[in-house]
Amino acid sequence: MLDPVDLQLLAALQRDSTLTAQDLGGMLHMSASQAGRRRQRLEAEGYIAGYRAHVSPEKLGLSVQAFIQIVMATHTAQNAKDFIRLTHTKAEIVGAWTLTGDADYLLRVYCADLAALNDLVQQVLLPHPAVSRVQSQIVMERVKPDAPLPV
Amino acid sequence: MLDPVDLQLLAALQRDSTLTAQDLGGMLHMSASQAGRRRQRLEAEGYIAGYRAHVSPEKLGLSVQAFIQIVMATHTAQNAKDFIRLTHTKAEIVGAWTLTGDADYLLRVYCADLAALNDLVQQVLLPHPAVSRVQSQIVMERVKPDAPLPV
DNA sequence: GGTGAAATCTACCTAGG
DNA sequence: CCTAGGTAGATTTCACC
Repeated sequence: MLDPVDLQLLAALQRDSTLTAQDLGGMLHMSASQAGRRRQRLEAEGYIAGYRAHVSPEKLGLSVQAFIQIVMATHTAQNAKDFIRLTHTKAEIVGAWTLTGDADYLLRVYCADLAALNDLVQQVLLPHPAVSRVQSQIVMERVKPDAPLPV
Repeated sequence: MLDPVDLQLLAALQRDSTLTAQDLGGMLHMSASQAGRRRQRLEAEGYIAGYRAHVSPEKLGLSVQAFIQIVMATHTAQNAKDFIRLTHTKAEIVGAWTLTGDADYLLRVYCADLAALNDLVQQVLLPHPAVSRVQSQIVMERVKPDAPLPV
C-alpha cells in the first residue's frame, strides 16, 4: 500500500526522474537511504513502470500534432486486428485507443507538416479496407500537455 | 543537426532512460565516452526535454481513462483563460488541447472510476459558465499507448 | 577514444521504538 | 521484531587528456 509520502515521491519522479535519493530525502524530510529504499520498493511493486526520456517534438521537426477519429466499415475481429497492426507499423501514430461513442478508434499522431498528415490520412488510413470514415482534428495549442498522473 | 545515430539514441532513451553510456555504446557500436557525450549534447541542445518516471495508472487505481470534447458557449479571451485555468486545477486532467473542428477543447483524463469521471463532467465541467457542451468518450482498450516519438 | 576524480546507487550494518 | 539512519564497495558520469 501507498502512504502520502509514496505519492509525493511518485509525483516528484514523474516530473524529474534524475532526482537523486538525496534530493528526494531532502524534499520529503527523510534520509537518503530511506528515500532510495522507497523508490526501490515502488519500482519492485510495479508502481513505477519505467523511466523514459522526454524528447521535444518541436526540436525533431514534428510540428503538427493531431487526433484522428476512425469509424470502421464493419466490426469484425479480422478488421480490428488488421487495423491495430496498421497502427503499430506507423511510427507517427504515437497512441491509439478504442473508445465508447461514435468513433471506433482515436489516434494521436505527430507529423512533420500538414502534407505528412494528409499523406497519412489519404494514403494509409482511408485506403485501408476496414476503414469507413476518418476525421482529423489538428492541435492548435497544447493547453496542458503531458501532465503527470494525479497522485 | 542530428545524424542517424542520434536518432537511434533518442529512440533507445525514450524506451528506457536508465540505459548507461556503456549500454548505449554497446548498442550503437561505439565507446561509452562517445555515447555519453552524444547524450550530453542532445540534452544541452534541447532534444531531450527531461527524464520522467512512468507510473502505472492501474496500480494507482486509475482504471478509467477518457477523452472529453468541450464546446464553449462563446469564444471570448476571458472564457478561454478561465477554462485553461480550470484544466490546470484538476489533477485528473492530464492533457488538454485546442483543436480544429467542431470541438474547442480535447481533454485527456484519468479517473478512479466511472463515478469520478461523471463527477468531473457534471460537477466541474458542465457548471462552468463558458462551457456549452461536453462529450466524453471512455477508453475501452489501449491499442497503442504512449509510444515513443517517431525518430 | 580513454582515464580518473566525483557523485550516486545499493547492500549491509547498527541503533532505536 | 520491524523500521530508520548511516557506511562502504561497486557503478556511473563527466571533465580532462
